Amino acid sequence: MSRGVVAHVAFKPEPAKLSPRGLASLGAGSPVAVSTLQKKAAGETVFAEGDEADSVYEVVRGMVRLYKLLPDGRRQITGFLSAGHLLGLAPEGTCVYTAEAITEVTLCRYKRATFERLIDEVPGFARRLLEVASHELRVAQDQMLLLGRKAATEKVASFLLLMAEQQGDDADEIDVPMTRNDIADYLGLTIETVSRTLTKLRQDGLIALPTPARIEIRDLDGLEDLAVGENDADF
Amino acid sequence: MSRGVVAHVAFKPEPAKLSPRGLASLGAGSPVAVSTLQKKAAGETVFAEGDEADSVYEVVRGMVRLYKLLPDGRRQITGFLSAGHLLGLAPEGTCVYTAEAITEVTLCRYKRATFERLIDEVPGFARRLLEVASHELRVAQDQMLLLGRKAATEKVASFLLLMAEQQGDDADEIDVPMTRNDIADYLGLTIETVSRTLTKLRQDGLIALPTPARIEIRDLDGLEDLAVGENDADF
DNA sequence: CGCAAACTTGATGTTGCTCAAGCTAGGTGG
DNA sequence: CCACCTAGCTTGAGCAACATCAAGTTTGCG
Repeated sequence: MSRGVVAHVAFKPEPAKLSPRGLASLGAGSPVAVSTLQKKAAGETVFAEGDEADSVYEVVRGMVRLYKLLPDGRRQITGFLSAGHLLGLAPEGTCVYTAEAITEVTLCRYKRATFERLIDEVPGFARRLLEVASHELRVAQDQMLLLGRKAATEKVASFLLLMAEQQGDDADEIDVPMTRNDIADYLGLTIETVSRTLTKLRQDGLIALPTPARIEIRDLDGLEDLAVGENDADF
Repeated sequence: MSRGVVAHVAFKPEPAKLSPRGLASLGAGSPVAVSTLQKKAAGETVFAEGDEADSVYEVVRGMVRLYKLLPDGRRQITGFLSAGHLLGLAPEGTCVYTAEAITEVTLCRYKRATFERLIDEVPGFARRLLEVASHELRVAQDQMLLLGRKAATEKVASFLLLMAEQQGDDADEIDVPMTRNDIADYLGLTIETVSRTLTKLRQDGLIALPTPARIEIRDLDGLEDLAVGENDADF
């Protein structure tokens, strides 16, 4: 893991799949936007549930998983964050979830104090953050619908579409850096059910599985129907 | 449903179960804080999924449910909002969920334009909103853990504790204004399972059910253990 | 090439859903 | 004032979806 202090002025603008994306563009132009770039190897922890929330991070490269645990070890992954996403935007003292690198990850770290100064001093910054938070909230609500009311096939189909969207639309071959275990803990399923469901989708010609870590979407419309329960073979 | 334009300066401060609570206190002191008070009867819709998000509301009295639907009618309730909570904090054009009154409800409505002016003009307002949004996000993540990884009994116990907390701690008798159907759609269960689970908790002496709409908590510690899966009767 | 981690597949089990009756309470009209 | 009526709640029996347990298989790395 390497570190280096850099004057952080602006990233190249990301393709912005998510509407309000990236912090850099917000701070751009402000002389106070100073941050620390850091790298984490796959599997490393960025921060853990219960840690003091003293920094805000932006994912620059790679993918991060956020999760919560129950005392007996059951895990719920609440999100997979790719480049441009913010972590640790919790103004209440401590982190309420754990963040771990899935792949090798580059992060841009803002000290909380610096970050709060930005909020107060840079016009429009707080507002932009509010947009980011609201967007996260929207995504969280979709996920609640998925977890509470969707069947296994619908969950997996939704997941595939989400990944496809996150990796630039119209990319029919998607990269799956997380394990089946991660997917299961994200969808509220077991690893076996995820595996079986993917096999079923492959057999039905909706996807192809060149390797476990790559999934090709062969029938986008079919998946989209499945994802919201529009299973036409019902009657 | 009655309406009236009022100069909205400040509510009496709420007991603040949720740390960042209520908008009124934020706008207080600002001459631009003008809002509309309105009432909704039980069952009425405040706004629906897909509506233009042109207002922000604060619940002044009563309880509101937020939910999302799947095409075939499956419903996921994403939250029950009581006095002091904000609705419609979505900066992206349209509402992504429906809000309905559970009881008779009094709402304080802010036009979006007014609201955004507040954000820009009142120092600290945006920041406070950010805190509110972050808190909502935290709650949403807890709910994801519940929906994805908790068993029926754990879900119901968690729900009871949540309601107890929302109604002033240490109130051992809690008011349940929502139907079993609402509870089921909040917990990702069926109405029958909710009913059976409550019966089981009553038989085990953890709660009492004087009427379906009131639940008395008889063993708080027991419920807290259940809620996180600390079921000691495991071996 | 060998090893470990990840993934797939199969057989069996259990939780919670579905379908189907009853029950209860609150509101309305006779 | 009481009886009905309906919406909501409870309870039961059977079943299906998904979990669990248990092998195998593949993959990628040293």
